[in-house]
Amino acid sequence: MSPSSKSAPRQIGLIEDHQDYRRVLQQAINSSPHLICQHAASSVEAFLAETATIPKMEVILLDLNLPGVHGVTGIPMLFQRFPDTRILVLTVYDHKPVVLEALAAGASGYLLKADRLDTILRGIDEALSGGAPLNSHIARMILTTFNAVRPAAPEIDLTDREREILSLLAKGLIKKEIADQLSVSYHTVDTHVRNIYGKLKVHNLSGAVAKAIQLGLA
Amino acid sequence: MSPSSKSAPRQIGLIEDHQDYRRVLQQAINSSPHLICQHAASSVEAFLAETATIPKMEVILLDLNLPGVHGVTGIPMLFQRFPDTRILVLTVYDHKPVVLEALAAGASGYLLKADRLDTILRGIDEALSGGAPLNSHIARMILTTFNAVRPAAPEIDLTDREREILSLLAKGLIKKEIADQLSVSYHTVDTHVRNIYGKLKVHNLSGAVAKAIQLGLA
DNA sequence: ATTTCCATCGCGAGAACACGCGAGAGAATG
DNA sequence: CATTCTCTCGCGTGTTCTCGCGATGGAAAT
Repeated sequence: MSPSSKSAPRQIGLIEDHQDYRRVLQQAINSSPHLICQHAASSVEAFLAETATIPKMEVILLDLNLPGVHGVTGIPMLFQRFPDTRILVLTVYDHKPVVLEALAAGASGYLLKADRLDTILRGIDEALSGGAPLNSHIARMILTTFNAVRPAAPEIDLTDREREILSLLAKGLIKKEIADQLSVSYHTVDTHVRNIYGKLKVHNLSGAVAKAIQLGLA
Repeated sequence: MSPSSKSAPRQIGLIEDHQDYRRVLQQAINSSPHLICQHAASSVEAFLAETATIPKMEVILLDLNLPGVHGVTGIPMLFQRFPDTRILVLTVYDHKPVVLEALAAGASGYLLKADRLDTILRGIDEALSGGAPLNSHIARMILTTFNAVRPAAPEIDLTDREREILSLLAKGLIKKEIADQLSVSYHTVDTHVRNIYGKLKVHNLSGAVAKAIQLGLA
């Protein structure tokens, strides 16, 4: 985990508006022989200005509650400047929407300020080695929404034909177009759709399509 | 993180077929003052038999590559026996399908045998405190499939009202019902739906609903 | 051999939808 | 003050859907 590198130390960036915490973190990083933090700023804007001539930044620790540009908004900006960097969110926020937004924006990990310093340093190492350090409560949050997406399909057995028609409906085709595409009559498609209604317990196309997608049937 | 409990130690179960590793792990757990591992078996079946009279098991460490019932298959069996337990997968497997299957089955965390012993013990504590310990490479795997599900919404800006109507449509309501529920006229809903069609570039309800769900707008 | 399931096809009536072509009011922006 | 958005409402016409009530033939299962 802790590479006793004889090579050049890895460049770590730090964006955190709380001055004391920033200094402590920077010192902690710099006391790791294989890491170096030369650029620590209190906002995304300041960081980008400060690193205007710096070619490479391996990992960026990013607070979210920042003056000026919010952290989540800053993520794409940082990626534009450092396409290959790995961004680790380090904040006090642990509210689902924020977390998901940040991760969706491309963050490689999510640490909390409540975590111990060595946990954070380990997180940097993990990010450098291709991992995604997540605070375990954040991980749990992701797992639950992850499982919410696939709520263990409640045993709906559609026939192959029904599934096929359903997926064409999900593309926005109308029954007649589906009939043409499958080379069957409108009535046939209609019958299949009725059977689908029965199985999914809905009474119109949009409901069927919605349910099918949410259940992962189409 | 490390509760210096004066209360009874927490019951940890262990299912692992490699005898030496099992013994090492059991000793490690038992050397933690707040944890106790009295039941360690080499298969799911053996574990269930051995704990037939045990009422409670807070955390179960579960290997996947087991004789008899495979670990993933064993997860629901263990839950049936211990509904409130937290199952931590501890294995050498790090292949995506297996990982996702295990987590979808309800595992509360996923550790690798390559992890250090103290990482595993910390994982148990995290699970006890409601977290989901994930090896950082596993976490990364989940994040990537997570982001694959939501492919960075292509900048569709629907209004709040449009989103609201869309989500009602996704529940299978027809326009008239939505009008009633929102206390507006049918025509108003109709207009909103037309605007949605324009923005999503579709021409019927099912297409709109499908696109909305797939884009995570509803 | 009978039953069951699946895919196919047909008609008709009434409901729901798609869309063109309007309009007015209020809020926000410039 | 004009413009732009958003939400609101209205009518008419043609299209599409929903559903009741059928049917046939083939394949698989019992």
